[in-house]
Amino acid sequence: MMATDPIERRSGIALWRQIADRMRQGIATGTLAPDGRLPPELALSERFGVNRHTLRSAIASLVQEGVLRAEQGRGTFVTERRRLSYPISSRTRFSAGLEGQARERRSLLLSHAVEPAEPAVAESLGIAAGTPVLRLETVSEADGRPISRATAWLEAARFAGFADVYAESRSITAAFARFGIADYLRKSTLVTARHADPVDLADLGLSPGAIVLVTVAVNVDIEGRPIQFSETRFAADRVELSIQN
Amino acid sequence: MMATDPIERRSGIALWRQIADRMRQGIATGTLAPDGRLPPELALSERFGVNRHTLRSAIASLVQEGVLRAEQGRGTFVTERRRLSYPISSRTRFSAGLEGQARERRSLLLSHAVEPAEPAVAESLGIAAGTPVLRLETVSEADGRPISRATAWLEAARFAGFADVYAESRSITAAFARFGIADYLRKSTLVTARHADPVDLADLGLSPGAIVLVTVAVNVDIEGRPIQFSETRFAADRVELSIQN
DNA sequence: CCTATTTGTCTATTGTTCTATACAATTAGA
DNA sequence: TCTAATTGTATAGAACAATAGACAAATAGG
Repeated sequence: MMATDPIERRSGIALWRQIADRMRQGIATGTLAPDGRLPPELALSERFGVNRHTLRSAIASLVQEGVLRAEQGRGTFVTERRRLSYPISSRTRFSAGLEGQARERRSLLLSHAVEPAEPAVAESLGIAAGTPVLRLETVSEADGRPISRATAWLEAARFAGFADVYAESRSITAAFARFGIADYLRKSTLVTARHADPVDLADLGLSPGAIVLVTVAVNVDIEGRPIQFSETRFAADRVELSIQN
Repeated sequence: MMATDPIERRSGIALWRQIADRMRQGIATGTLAPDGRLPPELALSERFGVNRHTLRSAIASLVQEGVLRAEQGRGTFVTERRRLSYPISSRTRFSAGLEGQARERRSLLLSHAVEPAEPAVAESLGIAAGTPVLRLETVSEADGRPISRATAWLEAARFAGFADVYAESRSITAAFARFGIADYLRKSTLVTARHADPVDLADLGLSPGAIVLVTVAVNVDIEGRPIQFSETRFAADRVELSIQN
């Protein structure tokens, strides 16, 4: 199966990268190294139908990513790291959602700015286009690994000074509480996937060609008024989205 | 912004492919060709910092995909095709979900087989591992374009002959109805994303490096008993998942 | 301590991708 | 009808990816 599938040549994707992608997949599903040890390079190169050096390039990139660990004379081993499951429901919260899956969860404010609302943002927040909105750029980590990169918009007039409160508390939920919003709900979530762009690549510490899961969501207060519009990019090989019905 | 982001070299992904990915993205968000006409090749090649021929390769692949249309002497134009929005809720249905977004929706049964349940399948269906299950391999299309590729498992004893009924009616909902299940609910959905494997590439008519959104779901009858376990691969550039809370 | 197995390094060759330059063909507009 | 702008084609060289073969270095096991 994995052995017989031919690798596509001159497809614009280097063989070593195609192999790296398939090895990452095989490792995740446990079909490639059930015991945590990779087959020898020579065996793998024959299985994929490429030269040993090409296969070594694939391994090198997975070592770089932290998925594998090579030891001269011994073999190449999988560095175990399970995918986090991020729950999406009407009560989606970053920190609470990952509780029990990671010891340490935190969010970092990268930057913030007040700007006129783009049409899409304005519509989601239920305000007129051009109304000043606060834009927050954040990164969330679990156990020191970047998990997601978010851009959030809030109405500037209603949430003046929100950025400072957020930077200090490092929690959206806590910051909202300071603005009199004890509870909030997720109204809608849109999920797409795409290749990570150079910015996400850098902020999430991914390698080129990596995939991000993108969620576009609207949060509303208990009266149903939109308070936050956000686009979050999750590193697809570190997170899965768990939808609660 | 898109102008200043440098393209990554020797990343294992050909420059023309990286540029094609970013152009597809830019076209989808409307930042690259707001009026439906692409900037001239020379301007774009300078913007991306590559040779005109490299940029032409990117355009050629997007023309091949049907995203662009080039006309000598006039320019290169976007062939409008919006992304379908696939709703996921407790009442997820393929055909009904895409109503109003595509004139024609249909599913095709590629193959089916009865086999012993793998542990993961068994657990989700609430049966013992090894119990015979019916596996269905299907492709769903909207207006003739492949949208998703699914693998579904049902308990073989309870749904004997299901495959024939499904092949004939071309609808899971209709087939369930014939087995006395007038209504069913989606219990859970897990969403991940990865590169399309060679099989999905072929079945969905994608080009190498394409991304698939993967949903793993369990459907239950009105009494809450699991009746179907499925893994669906959506072409990420044709579909977005819309989560209803 | 020796041997087989495995990963690491080196050099050379071939094929593919990207660049550079030039010019042809088509279209739109003055 | 002429010109400018644009896409299409051709050719050659430079940079990069993949193959091939040989051997070094570390490890595990008899």
